[in-house]
Amino acid sequence: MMASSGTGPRRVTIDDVARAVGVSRQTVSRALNDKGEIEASTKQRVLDAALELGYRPSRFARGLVRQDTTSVGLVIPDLLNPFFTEVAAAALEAARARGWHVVVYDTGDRVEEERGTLEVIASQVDAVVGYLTLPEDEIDKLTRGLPVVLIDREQRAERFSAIRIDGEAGVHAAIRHLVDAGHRHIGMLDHAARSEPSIRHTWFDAAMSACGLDSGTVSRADQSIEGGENALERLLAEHPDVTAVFTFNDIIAIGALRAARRLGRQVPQDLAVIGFDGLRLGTLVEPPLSTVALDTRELGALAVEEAGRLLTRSGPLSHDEAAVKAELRLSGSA
Amino acid sequence: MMASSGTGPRRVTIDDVARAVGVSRQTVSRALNDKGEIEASTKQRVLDAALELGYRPSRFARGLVRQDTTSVGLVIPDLLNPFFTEVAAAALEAARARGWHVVVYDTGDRVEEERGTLEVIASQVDAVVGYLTLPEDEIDKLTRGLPVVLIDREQRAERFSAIRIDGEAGVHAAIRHLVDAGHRHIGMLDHAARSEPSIRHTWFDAAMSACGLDSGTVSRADQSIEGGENALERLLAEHPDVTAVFTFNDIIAIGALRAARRLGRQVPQDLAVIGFDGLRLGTLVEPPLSTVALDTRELGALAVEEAGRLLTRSGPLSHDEAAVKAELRLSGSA
DNA sequence: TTGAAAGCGGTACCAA
DNA sequence: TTGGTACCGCTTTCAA
Repeated sequence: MMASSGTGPRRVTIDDVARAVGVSRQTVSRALNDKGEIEASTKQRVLDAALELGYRPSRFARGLVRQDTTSVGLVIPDLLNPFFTEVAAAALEAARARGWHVVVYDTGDRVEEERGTLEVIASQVDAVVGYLTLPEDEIDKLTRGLPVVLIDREQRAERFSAIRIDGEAGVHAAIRHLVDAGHRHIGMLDHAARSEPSIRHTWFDAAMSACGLDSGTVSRADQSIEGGENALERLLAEHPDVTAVFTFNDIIAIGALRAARRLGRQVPQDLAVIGFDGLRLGTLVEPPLSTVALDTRELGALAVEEAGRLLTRSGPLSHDEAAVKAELRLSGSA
Repeated sequence: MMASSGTGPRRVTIDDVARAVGVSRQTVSRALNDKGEIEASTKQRVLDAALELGYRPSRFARGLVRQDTTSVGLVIPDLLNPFFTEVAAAALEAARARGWHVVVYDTGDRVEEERGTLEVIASQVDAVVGYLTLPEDEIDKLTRGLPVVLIDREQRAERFSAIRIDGEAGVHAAIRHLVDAGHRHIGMLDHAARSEPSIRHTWFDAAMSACGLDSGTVSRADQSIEGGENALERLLAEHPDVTAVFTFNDIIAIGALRAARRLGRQVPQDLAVIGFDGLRLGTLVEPPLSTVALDTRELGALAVEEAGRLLTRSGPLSHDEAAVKAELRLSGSA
């Protein structure tokens, strides 16, 4: 006989177990939760019956009554992008330290998926941490008061907490380094996704003029290795005199490295490359990548920390605390 | 004034909102869930009050009554290990397609963390998918009837569903390829974590003898790039005549590539290297890695599929279906 | 040691 | 359009 409402067999409840053993449900509860106040033999009979019947307590019922367990949603555009892999790993680690559960959502770089995720997430988690691209008012509408921590939101976040990446000094140091090495024609591979130039681009421009150079030539790259390859090829085709490039991130930089090799340009002799992020991956390529590096573990940890503060209403991080610094880390490519 | 039981302010319930507006809780529920049967003005008043009071519905209470939403736990040893990154991304994608939520646990390669995770997971998810290292009876004890799908469990899983990696033919093809290229002294870098040789090692031995060669020399490597570097150095120090190596996985192979470069051995001329897994990362290194490749997306998808079958009791995948084939993919390194 | 009853915070079904 | 009531499945008092 099938039971109930279409969604497969009715679930086995604590009452079923109690009935089978001929005890009350409290007794079952005691047995299952290793409370004392129960005779060993009774406990064993309950446990046996529970196993027999395939009983498993409802997490909702349990969660409803003992209000512990907090879980946060982690929303990222693409887990296979090493930057987000590192951030996710860091967030998982920080959450584990607090005994939190992390529900991960990979939106696959699609806005509709981000929207869909936010729509459904409110009923699943106590707070959201994420790299979100939707406008703030839309996020607000979808999350309805759920604590939200934005990661690396370039536009100043007005209504939400955010962990910023402060790479201004790092980028300045990077350009200064290139200039000191004699480079005069420095290009940038910015990322193409957004309509306006990135903040990193702004930092680049400022650093260039601080070094007395005209603003460099810029090519836009998809956030992928192929994107970096294509962008560098375009840049060099139009401006063959460029001898150094700064890139929006390490992924693009690695693409640039590959393109340079293909074009027969030796790095760093013929072309110097400096990335941004400081990914582990950058240490594996040849030559190892010079980059404006940030501590992704700290980034993830801060985001989780801030979520915790919002949850306990213990006051958000200060503007300065809510940022990770990115600093120049020289290696083989520049 | 602080309220109640130490765990911060008492939560705002639907009754609080109802009271504030002067309606019943059902009316509040209707307003919040966009049901019809409510006057627009009433709805607005409710929504305003809810926002005002900072009301957010309890996911437990809601989940308790409408028994939809399934969530699975994904347990992996190390998200930063690219193999698991790919598997996780694949699992997330497959889960998203079904509207499932995925709670991710990174045990950091520590058994105690794996145990702790399993202990707590039963009350959080409807099923577990994971790369688990604990013995089956212990997993059984900790998960107590929760559907469990093991990924790439080398020992034949008796009590649990598992998705296997079938690389026997692929490894055979790899060794055959090396032999055809003239290699006679072929080594293997197996992984060091477990006490017994891996199945991949077994395949290697079988392939070697099928090619009429004595079983190759083996060095054991930690599952990391450094591990691969060290292991290759040891192997070549003891057996300088080795001209080709097969490795437990791509990570170790990439380490081997780096060590070879450092030792002044040209790849593939002086040393041929073939990995296992077919990671995206392998295409980025120089030379690009030849490898016995499997489809990690399929691996993740199958695991989720199997979890779904267990959940709906619709019969597990057959032994053949529950495996992904790994096949030789030649590239620059061999 | 065991059981009865009262919630936990919602939604669904009915009657008003 | 609204409200009353039962109930989802479990744990926590409090009596027995």
